[in-house]
Amino acid sequence: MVLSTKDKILAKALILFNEQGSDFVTVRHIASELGISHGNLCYHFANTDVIIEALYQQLVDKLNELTKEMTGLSENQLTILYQLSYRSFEILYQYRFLMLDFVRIMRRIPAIKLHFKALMQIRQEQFTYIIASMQSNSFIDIPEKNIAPLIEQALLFGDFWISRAEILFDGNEQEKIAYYHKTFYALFEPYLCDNADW
Amino acid sequence: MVLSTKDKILAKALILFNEQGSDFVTVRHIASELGISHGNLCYHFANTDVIIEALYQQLVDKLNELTKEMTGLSENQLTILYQLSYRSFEILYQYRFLMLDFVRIMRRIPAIKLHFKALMQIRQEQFTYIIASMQSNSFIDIPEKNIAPLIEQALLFGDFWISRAEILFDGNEQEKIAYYHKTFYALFEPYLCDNADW
DNA sequence: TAGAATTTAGAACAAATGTACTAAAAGTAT
DNA sequence: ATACTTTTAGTACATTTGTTCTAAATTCTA
Repeated sequence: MVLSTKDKILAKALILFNEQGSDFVTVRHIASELGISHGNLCYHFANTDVIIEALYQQLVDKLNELTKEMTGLSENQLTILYQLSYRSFEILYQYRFLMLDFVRIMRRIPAIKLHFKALMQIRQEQFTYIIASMQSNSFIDIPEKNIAPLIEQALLFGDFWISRAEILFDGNEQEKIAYYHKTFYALFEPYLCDNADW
Repeated sequence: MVLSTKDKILAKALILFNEQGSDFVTVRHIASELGISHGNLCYHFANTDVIIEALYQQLVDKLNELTKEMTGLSENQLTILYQLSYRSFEILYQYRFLMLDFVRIMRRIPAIKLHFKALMQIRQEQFTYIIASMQSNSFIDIPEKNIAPLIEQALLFGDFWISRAEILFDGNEQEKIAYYHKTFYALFEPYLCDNADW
């Protein structure tokens, strides 16, 4: 399978962004790594911000696809929550520079900031729905006043575990994801009912 | 009270960093805002990294002072945990650019990264101690296996609530701090005992 | 195959930045 | 008052970067 120049640029940019951060990496670096001229690169993507937007879109598409796939499953909601979050963690890690440079990117690229705010709104509603649904199935038992904080905690953790791991975690990628996902899931554990078997 | 040039530089740099992020702000910007030459500024601080290190040191000093002050109190540990975290949140917010540009700064300035890793180690031990202490006083009741995840969650939240707030929270500074601190404190609520009166 | 569209390489330019240097000004100590 | 140190302003230079432009090469299409 042969990648188009556009795709090659995106793939290489993702690697460099993840390794070095979204600043430090310029159109010239990416072009140089690919062995093409930066003039050519700028023909496809005017600047690094455009590349970042394209990669962000890739991430969103992958997450949407995952959500669609998982909601079709017939497993119980607890299992779905577990697997959905695990696979989300894996996908997020692929695009980790977006999380590592979170604020900087949002400040620089208003389009991404707007989209992200909307995305968070949706995710919050999804969480609310899943929790209500688990509540009614007696998988979990959460006092009403604890629901909103729990969702906030979960969303925040989901966005920033990668940043913390980048500085503090010693271990390979798989261990990293597994460890932080386990810690993430532990947010819900105090509320699990006994009949939440899985 | 007249500030020395050094202190004026640090104060202005803090403002600019918080507003615009630690990149975008250069020695020339800071000098220009202060109405001094950048040559003069570089006489005091060779470059922005040195300024960032100095501000980081200010933050650490303030947090240490707070810790010392609070451990001298005779209140119960739950109250201390509450107040210590609240005032830590306030101090962190003063130096929020350090958290907003967390990964970037750690990557750029190895000295800060090393120090921060050591600091996290200490904070983890402090948390462990406080929790064990509250446990023995029957303020809280946490299953052994939930302690480590809870501490990890608390430390992660403490570091990154500012980043999340920067993008998503609409409201003034005091509301922001109060909201996120409340959410932070909610991490402990599932484990509070009834006799944890306050 | 001829012509058109797309893709590519490379040069050129302006702006910004870190860094170093010089010399003047201000302050301090003897 | 004189010599010395610290502080300040301003200049200069090399590098990097984003951006634009030109022309050649390649691919596509009819």
